[in-house]
This record gives sequence, structure tokens and C-alpha cells, in this order.
Amino acid sequence: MEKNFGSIRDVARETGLSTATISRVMNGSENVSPSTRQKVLEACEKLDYLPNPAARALSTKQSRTIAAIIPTIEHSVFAKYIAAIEKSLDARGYSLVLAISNNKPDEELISARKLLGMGAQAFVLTGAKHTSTLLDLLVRRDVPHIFTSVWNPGNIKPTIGYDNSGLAGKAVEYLASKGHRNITVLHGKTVESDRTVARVEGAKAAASDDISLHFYETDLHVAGGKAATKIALREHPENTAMLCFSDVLALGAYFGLSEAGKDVPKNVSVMGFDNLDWSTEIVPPLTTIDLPASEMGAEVATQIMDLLEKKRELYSVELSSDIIERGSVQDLN
Amino acid sequence: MEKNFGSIRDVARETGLSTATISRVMNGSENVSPSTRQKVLEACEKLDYLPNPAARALSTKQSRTIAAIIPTIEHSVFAKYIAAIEKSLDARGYSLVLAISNNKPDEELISARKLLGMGAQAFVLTGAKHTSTLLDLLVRRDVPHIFTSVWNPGNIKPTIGYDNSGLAGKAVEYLASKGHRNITVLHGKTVESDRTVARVEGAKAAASDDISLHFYETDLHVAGGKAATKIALREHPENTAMLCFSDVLALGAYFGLSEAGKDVPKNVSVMGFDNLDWSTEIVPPLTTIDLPASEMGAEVATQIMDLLEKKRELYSVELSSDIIERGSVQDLN
DNA sequence: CTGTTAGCGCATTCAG
DNA sequence: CTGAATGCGCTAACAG
Repeated sequence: MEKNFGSIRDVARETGLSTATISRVMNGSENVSPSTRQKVLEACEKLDYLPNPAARALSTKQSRTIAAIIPTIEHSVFAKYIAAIEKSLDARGYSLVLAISNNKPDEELISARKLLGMGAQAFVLTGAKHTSTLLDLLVRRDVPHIFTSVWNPGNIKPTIGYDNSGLAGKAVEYLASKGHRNITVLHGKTVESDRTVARVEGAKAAASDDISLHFYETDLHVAGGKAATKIALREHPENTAMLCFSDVLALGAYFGLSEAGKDVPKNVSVMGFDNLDWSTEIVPPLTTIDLPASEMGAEVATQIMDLLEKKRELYSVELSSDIIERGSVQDLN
Repeated sequence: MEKNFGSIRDVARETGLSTATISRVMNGSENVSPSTRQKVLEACEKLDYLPNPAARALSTKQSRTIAAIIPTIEHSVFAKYIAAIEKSLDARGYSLVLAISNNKPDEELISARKLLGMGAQAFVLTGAKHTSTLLDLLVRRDVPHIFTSVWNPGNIKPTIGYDNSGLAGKAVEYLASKGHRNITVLHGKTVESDRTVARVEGAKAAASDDISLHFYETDLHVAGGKAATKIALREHPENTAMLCFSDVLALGAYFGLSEAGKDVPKNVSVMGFDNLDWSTEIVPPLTTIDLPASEMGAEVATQIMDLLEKKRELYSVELSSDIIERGSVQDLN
């Protein structure tokens, strides 16, 4: 009903060619003579023609759109990761549509429906734990989906990410190697994140008899980290280190410690998880775990496009992460 | 060519009705008897039917998709703002597609083309300064667009946002009222942002004869703020306050000051811009300017949808912001 | 290498 | 209140 912008037919008319030929050059088909291609391109330019994506999608049954649902946009880990996905998709002519779940299964489901309604051909989900309603929906509609931010070989469906449990274990071992025996562990809500659950379990598994861990669950925000720090300080003044399963929590810990007059790392050591950009700037610089956000995004995007185009099956990939030693952990030895 | 998921025809067949009726039900038309509506809804449920967005868009020439281009996703001001836009759009059945420009005009243009290629019906642009190529493109294709994060009554096209210049001026006046006469001003690249330019100008305009401002341009990151702080400290040790045109820069300033052994606010006062979530947690809590990110998002979304549906013209709106007094500015009086 | 012909799935006249 | 018919803009065989 609205104004009509140049359709493929206008270009056809302008060039005296058929719509099929226009379509061919628009899609980079080989079977077009250089001269006609040239002519078509010029006409497109002149008419300011842009193919109608809806018509194209309708005809090909390919929206070239893939969906990602992340818990939050506020942490730059996700920002980096999403940027990487988008970049890879873009390079091959796909688009990313994003939704935020706020860690709520029902919001995730609603977003998924919406994304499906936008024509998403595949889904990138964060974590491996999702409602069966969502998973069933995707299966029923035959929409490929992959789990990220986790690498879990035991999972039935492919996971692309890192070994949260193992990394948390490594972190505990690292602190232990520095002589810390009493450690406060700050983490987000376990009900909200299977990655948090894995980290907590990994930490527990790594704790030997002579080291005691004290877990504090809080909101995954700076405020949460700060509040939990104060409680931990009161309840376990003997703890010499704080392991934070997110840099954001670590930032809150720094603030809480500062307010309590504790020096990092002299009085209390702090270790993070994520390697956010400010972690190298904070005083003292934060020892943390560098998560391979960009690599993860690239891998995910590539696998999905290969699946869509070449029917190559999705498969699990473990990305490696490392502890970045900086100045926030004191060596007690 | 791919598998076919339930089309409107399947529902029609299942219910023994015509596709027109199914369509009516799906679009909430009044002219359907309750019983048929019920029957159709059940069939949709049973067949797991979801209207094909491409077909719908092709037929109506309405993608119900609107685009927003923001400079970065890494600052939660934008996250809040985008969340608000999305929420409002969602409530009326529209979708948001997002692109990041990284403050680069050419990336913005590329994104815009892509978004157009995805069928975006309207654009939300950040700031009022954009390449004429982009603006021409939008005008030529008759795509409505609005500028945000700025309120500039002198602008030819509508702007929805706050008075960057005025707010910066207020900030300077505020610091002056607290007795600060020598002030370091930290800001991002002026070439990248007209909002930064406006803030710088506003600050200059507000500076009376007896107060001197020293401007430092840096990267809009924590690291940039920290680095600039160190330079400023060296070049203007007499300055008693730092006005940061972004909380992120203020965070860097805290770190830089801390490393230099300066206490906030005892030795140096710090004032921010944005009111990010951690600004209340940091020690001392940051005095900053609360930008109306959510209100802005809601306003933008509403105006655009009203334009699309009711042809109501876009118009400029100034959103008010306030200085939030916390503990990072010392009263020298 | 290029044109012809059919739909893709839906919304929308216009009848009834 | 409901159905039949038409076309949105494009791609994909199929001819030639």
C-alpha cells in the first residue's frame, strides 16, 4: 500500500533485460556476461535499487538471519563475543539478530519466539541449560541451535566454549599455589546460570582438604559484589583471598574492600573471571581469567553458516583460556 | 526448497476455513466470529503454526522492523537506552535491529545499508552529525530517521535527547559553586562525537573569567581516562577538580589518581557524566549527571511507531537530566 | 549466456 | 462474517 521503491522489474525495464538476469547479477552468479553485468550494476546505481529482503527470503526460504540470545548486554564479555559473531556472519552475508534474556527462562522463550517470527534460521544460545519448551520448539521447527559459553563434552547437543568447571578449579589451584588456604568465592545466582553452577562445582572439586572455600551468591553486578564482600569480610575475616566468578563482581569486591579499609592484595587478594578491559587499569591490576570471547563468536558463526550452506554438522569445540597474572594476588609463600 | 513448515494454507485446511479467515485471526481482525477464531487458534496451536514474516512483509510492505545504530555497546548507557527502545517497540509488535558504528562514519553507512537490506522501516541515529551519503540515502528511500542523545533545537531534523552543551555548562557551574577554579576536563575524541563537541563548548561557555579549564581529549575507555589523568596531573597539578564527560573516563581518572597517590575528593574532586550503575558503588561514590537513557528510548520508539502507523510527524523533545550529588566532589568553600 | 514461467506465504480487495 | 482471487518482489527451474 505504501510507496513502491524500485523493484527488480524496474531495473529489468531500464536495462532491457529480464528479471532473471538482474537477479543473477544481484546474486553474483557466474553465468552473466561482463558487459551485461556492468549494465545492470549501473542501472541499479542509477535507480538506487536494493533487493527487497522479504521477497528474497520468501522465495529462497532463507532469511540469512541468525539469532543469538544472551543473558545481558551490560558485560563487555558478551559485547566482544557478539561483535565477533556479527563480524563473521557479515563476511558471508548473514545478519545477526540479538535478544537479551536477563537470565530469565521465560524471557528467553519469548525472545526466541519473536526471533523465530523474524525469520531466524538458527539460534545461538548461552549456556547449555534451557527450558524444554524452548528446545522442543526449536527441534519441532527444525531450527539448528548451539550452546555457547560452555564446553561440556557430556552434553547431548554441541557446545562451543570453555570448560567453566575446569577453569574455576584452576583458579582455586592457582590461589592455593600462592599459599591461600581460606578463600571467599563470589558468584552470581546459580539458578540463573549453568556456567555459574559449573564454576562453583569446579572450585569445590579442586579444593583439597587443607583449603577451605566459602561461597557467596549475589547479583551479578558491581553492587552485588560489593555487598557480598562486606558480608564475607564479617563472616570470614580469616580469608586471605577472594575468587570472583566475574570481573564485575571483582570490581565490587575492590570497592567493598576499599570501604572496609582493606588493601588489595596486601590484606586480601582478589581474582576475577572475564578479563574485562578495565581489569588491567584498576589499581592494583586484576589477576583474572581471560575468556576467549572473540574466538568463540567466530567459531559459532562459522559452524552455523557451514551447517546452513554445506550441511556440515555442528560439533563441540573447547576453547582454551588462561589465567592472566597481574597484581591482585599476593604470594603468601 | 527447504522443508516446508505449516503455512497459512495448512491451518485453513485443518479448520476447513479459507486462508483469508486465518489471516484475519492472525491479525486480530474484528470481523471474525468468536467460535471460528477459537477454532483457528486451536489449529494454529496444534500445527505449531507461525506466520512467515517474509511473506507477511512482502504482502504488507511493512517489515515492522526498525533500526538503531549506536556508537558502541560497551557502555551501559546505550544498553539501557536500547533496552528501552526495544521494550516499547515490542509492546506494539515491532522489532529492533541493532548495529554498532564504533563512531566511524563509514561503518555507520555500511551498517545502515545492511539494515536497509534487512528491511528496516525507520532509523534511530545517535547524535545529529552524520555523513550526507547516509542522510541522502535515507531521504532518497524515504526512510524516516531521528537523531538521539542530543537535543538541538537548531537542528533541521528532529532530535530527541538532552542538552549536552547546557549540561556540561551546569557541571562547570556546579564545580565552580563548590569553589573549584582550576578544572581538568576529560573528554572523548571530538571528531568522533558531536555530543562531545557540544559538551566541550558548553563547558567553555560556562567558564567565567576567574575559572580556568584544561581540556584533555582521549579514548573513551577506562584506559584513556587513566592515561589522560596522569598527563593532566603532571601538566596542571594546581587543578582541584576533574570533569569527565563520561563515567567510564571518570573510572579511569579514579585509577589514575589512585596510582598517583591522590585521594578523591580530598586532593582532587571528580565528576562524571552518565550515571552508570557502578557509580554509586565506587569509593567515594561518584557525583555525576544522570542521563535519561530509558526515557529517551521510550520516546524515540513511540514517535517512530506513531509516525509509521498514524503518520504523526516526528518532533524534537528535550529530556531533562540532573546532577546527582554524591561524594566525589569536595566543597572548597 | 539469457528469457519465460511458476510459485514462495500471506494480506487484501471484492463478492456474497 | 467468510471465501475466491490477485499480487507483493524475487529466485529457480527450464528452455533456448
